[in-house]
Amino acid sequence: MAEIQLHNTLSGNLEPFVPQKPGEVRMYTCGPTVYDYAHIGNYRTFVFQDILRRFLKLRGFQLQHVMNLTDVDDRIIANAAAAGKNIRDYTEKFAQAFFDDCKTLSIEAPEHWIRATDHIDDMVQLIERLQKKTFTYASEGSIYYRIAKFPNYGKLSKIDLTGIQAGARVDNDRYEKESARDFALWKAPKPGDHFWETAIGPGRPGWHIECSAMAMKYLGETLDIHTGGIDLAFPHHENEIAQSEAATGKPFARYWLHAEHLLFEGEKMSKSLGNFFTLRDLFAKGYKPAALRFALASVPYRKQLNFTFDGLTQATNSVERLRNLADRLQQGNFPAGKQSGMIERISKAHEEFDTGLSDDLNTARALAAVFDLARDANTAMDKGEFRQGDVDATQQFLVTFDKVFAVIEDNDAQKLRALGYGSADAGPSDAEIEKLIAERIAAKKKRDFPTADSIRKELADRGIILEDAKDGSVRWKRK
RNA sequence: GGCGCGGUAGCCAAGUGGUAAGGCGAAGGUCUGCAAAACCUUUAUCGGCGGUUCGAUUCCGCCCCGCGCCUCCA
Repeated sequence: MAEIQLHNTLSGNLEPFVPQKPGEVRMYTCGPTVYDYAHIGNYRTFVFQDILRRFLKLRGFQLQHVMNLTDVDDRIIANAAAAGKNIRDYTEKFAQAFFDDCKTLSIEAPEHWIRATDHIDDMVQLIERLQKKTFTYASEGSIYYRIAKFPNYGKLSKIDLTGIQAGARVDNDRYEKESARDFALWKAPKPGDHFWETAIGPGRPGWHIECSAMAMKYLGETLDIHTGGIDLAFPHHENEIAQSEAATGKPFARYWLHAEHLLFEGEKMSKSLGNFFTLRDLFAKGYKPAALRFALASVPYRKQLNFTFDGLTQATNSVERLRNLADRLQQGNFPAGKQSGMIERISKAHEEFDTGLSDDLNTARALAAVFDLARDANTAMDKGEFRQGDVDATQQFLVTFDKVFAVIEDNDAQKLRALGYGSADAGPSDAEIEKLIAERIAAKKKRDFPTADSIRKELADRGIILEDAKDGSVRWKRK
């Protein structure tokens, strides 16, 4: 197996991945702020993280992966107040939608899915640690982090603080701060705001402190991997480093991995620009979960992904090709034994697949390995050189592939039904399909092709595709 | 302006100092009563200009273009 190399934002380079404890990976992921439905740009990052965790598991690592839900922030407080709800009730709906979406995209549940509001005490304790070390100062009931006291500030995002003047582009008029870049660890409540009564006073946590507190609580003071979208590198992750390392004196995370953005029509997809799609938007247009996952996963994570509907259609067809191969393996009758060339070919595919993913999760390379094998396997089948023993080996390879990519197994219809799509039109039952196929075979035997064709067309209109095999058998699939 | 990502066929996208993976699409074939699936063939000289080199898409320099971060943000 190839050595795993990951691009570390900290160094700006590809680095061999070696966890602190052999065989075990402690990983933290910044999850969504549950103030609204997440869009597919958000899921680009979550799919990347899923590919990463699945690949690490495939390579035998024991994972401790934590993902947080940010369920307290300015937007949530404002929206909840406007809706006349407490913040827990307000966020519950979007948290649930997020879980549903993850399931739909086959994003595995991390070992710990946690909420900020369940960890207020941990944050307070961390702030107290920082207070003792005088990394903080209070102002008008809020508590700020004093960046001037942390010389390494900027090491992740390579930001140069000299020249940043208070005022110009920095929103500093709401609170009194010593320096424009200082950020709030704890925010004093405004009238009517939701707040917590704590040892450090009434209020609510700043955004950054939650990740430091929760990551260290579950994973220890030094994580192996910390991931997120590229836009989080500054200021969020930079501030996490400042808080955590000031408190512990130890490196906070050893590998920082950032996913590039998904673009739509050449611009970053975002709520504020209004150019976003949710999963539900795409499903309503008839696109399938696996196709979206494929589209999001097929472009390596450090490359911006320009989302288009044409691209989604391409992904749909690519997935179809792999599923056709899987079906063909399952339904075919092959002579016993093995074809020596094929076995070698499959082991080469395994190797190339692993090499691709080991190269900083180069999914494009990994996919090429799969499609190469697909062609060779199909060719061998066409030539009659494929054996039953090859079926098993090929299937094993596809299973391995799907442990990471999770697109071959066809449970799209089921997933969509769970979300409330397509339940009205489940299509003809299996029994009905089999009956019509039998009628069509009978018609064909009588060389009554008009009847045979009309049955084919009737089924096609109802979303069922028939394929006649050379041996007279018929396979069908739902479109 | 600073920092970062990128500019490879109609579209998506790998990649290497020695004339460019893979997928989608398109065209033409094979197979087929038809169709589908599958297979075969065709479909690029790698943003521009210089330089280094026997040879550069790949190294160096300059330039052009797109996007992101520098403010909440996956």
